Amino acid sequence: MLSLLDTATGKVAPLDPRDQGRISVYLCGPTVSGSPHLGHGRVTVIWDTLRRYLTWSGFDVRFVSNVTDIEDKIIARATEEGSSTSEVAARYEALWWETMAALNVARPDAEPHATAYVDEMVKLVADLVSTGHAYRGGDGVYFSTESVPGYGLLARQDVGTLRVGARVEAEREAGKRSPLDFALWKLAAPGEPAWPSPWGPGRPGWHTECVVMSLDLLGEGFDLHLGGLDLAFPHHENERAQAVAAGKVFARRWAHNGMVVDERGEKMSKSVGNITSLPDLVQRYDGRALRALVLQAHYRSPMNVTVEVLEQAQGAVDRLDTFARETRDLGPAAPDPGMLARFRARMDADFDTPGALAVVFEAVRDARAEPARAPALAAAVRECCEKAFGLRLRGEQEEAGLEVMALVARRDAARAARDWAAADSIRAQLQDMGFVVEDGPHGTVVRRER
RNA sequence: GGCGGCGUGGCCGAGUGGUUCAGGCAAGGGCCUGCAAAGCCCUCUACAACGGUUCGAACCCGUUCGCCGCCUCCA
Repeated sequence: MLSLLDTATGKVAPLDPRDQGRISVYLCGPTVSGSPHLGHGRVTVIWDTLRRYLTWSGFDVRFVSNVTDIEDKIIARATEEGSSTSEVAARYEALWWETMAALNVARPDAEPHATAYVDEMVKLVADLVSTGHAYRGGDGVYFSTESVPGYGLLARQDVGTLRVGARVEAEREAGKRSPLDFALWKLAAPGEPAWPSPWGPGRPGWHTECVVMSLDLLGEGFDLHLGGLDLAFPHHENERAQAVAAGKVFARRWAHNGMVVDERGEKMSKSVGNITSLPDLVQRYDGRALRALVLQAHYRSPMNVTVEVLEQAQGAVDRLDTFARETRDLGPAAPDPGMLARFRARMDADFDTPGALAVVFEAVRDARAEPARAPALAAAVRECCEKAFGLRLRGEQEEAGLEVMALVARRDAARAARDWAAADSIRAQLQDMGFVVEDGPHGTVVRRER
């Protein structure tokens, strides 16, 4: 069974599913107010990999990830553009899924939208108000963090020390009792999108949607709640607090991935402005290169994404492609059980994808050294890459146009006639056209340079 | 200030007491090849520093230095 570090306890422990054979997962998804950045690339790829690995391991995985389609930044953008929040949200959500597809990140089993859950959120807030866990402030309804025992679990700090670090100005915010309290319901300013509520027209606060949607779609005590490390506190803690206050059993386990950092080692952050566009990157590079890069870093470590490192990752992907090409004609074989076991052992040990990747490369090397084992090892490599890592290997002969095919035929003829000058000049021509040219056992083989 | 994490060779990055080596990328040399490409073989550059424990430490303990995260919107 896969072990992961549980943010709530700080310990690595095996998953212990609520229902045998099934694993329910909730991943905090995007706020669709702008283009996705590299950090989104990492969080989606790494947890998509977890999902694929668990599925491949035989679990029935239910994977839910939300879309926050109403939020202050979306309103700001709509105002700026003179369009509506739904237009802004729809546009960036489309860009989001398009980009995810380029990274081979599978769509979640459910993609709940905040705007579709407003009624349920109002119900939860009303419930929290009635039980004294929430109160009316000047511009909305706030959650009383101090009303929940153990608040601060995911920050691994107690309320007192968190309070010391909190911004003092927050204290003066409209009627908040504690700087740690957060908005459950924001009353609408004139012109802002609004939904009816007992406290007046407004919109839900960000921390409420995930509580309602995860419990609705996965049920109480779901197995795993995932997200970026920066969400552990306060976002996830605030979700947890609401669930606890409402008397619900919330996520049984929490796992958080490390941040993408810039060249200086500083976290990419919208407020710092050092973010790099994910759609741009996906256009310039093979999406698999970023995927490989994410896999080469342990999920909890900070990760740097630079041109140099991306190209190194591309080199690794190329090596796997070459192996897939070499072995495509070996015929079907059962995946090598020893290799699969080593791969799984790495993955199960706190999701050590870099270690698991090393097992894959060792199998590649072994397959070349021992041809008798090649079919089984090749099958295992393919299985691990495609089913667990979500890395599609390109083992097929690429489609080339008629002109290219003609050049290949002419080159083979020249080589057969030992006319090296002609053969070399045709090779140069093909290379200029952007192909890699190799002489295989059956003649010239071309493939498009990445 | 509180809490947490990290510092491994040119780059990325595993490894938690002991052997032959993580792995990938890059570099140099060789084999193969008509020449290449791919592949294979060999080589090179390590464990932040200082102490301690131990027969033995990258790995355990302590100290120091440096970097980062969270405590504020954020994946």
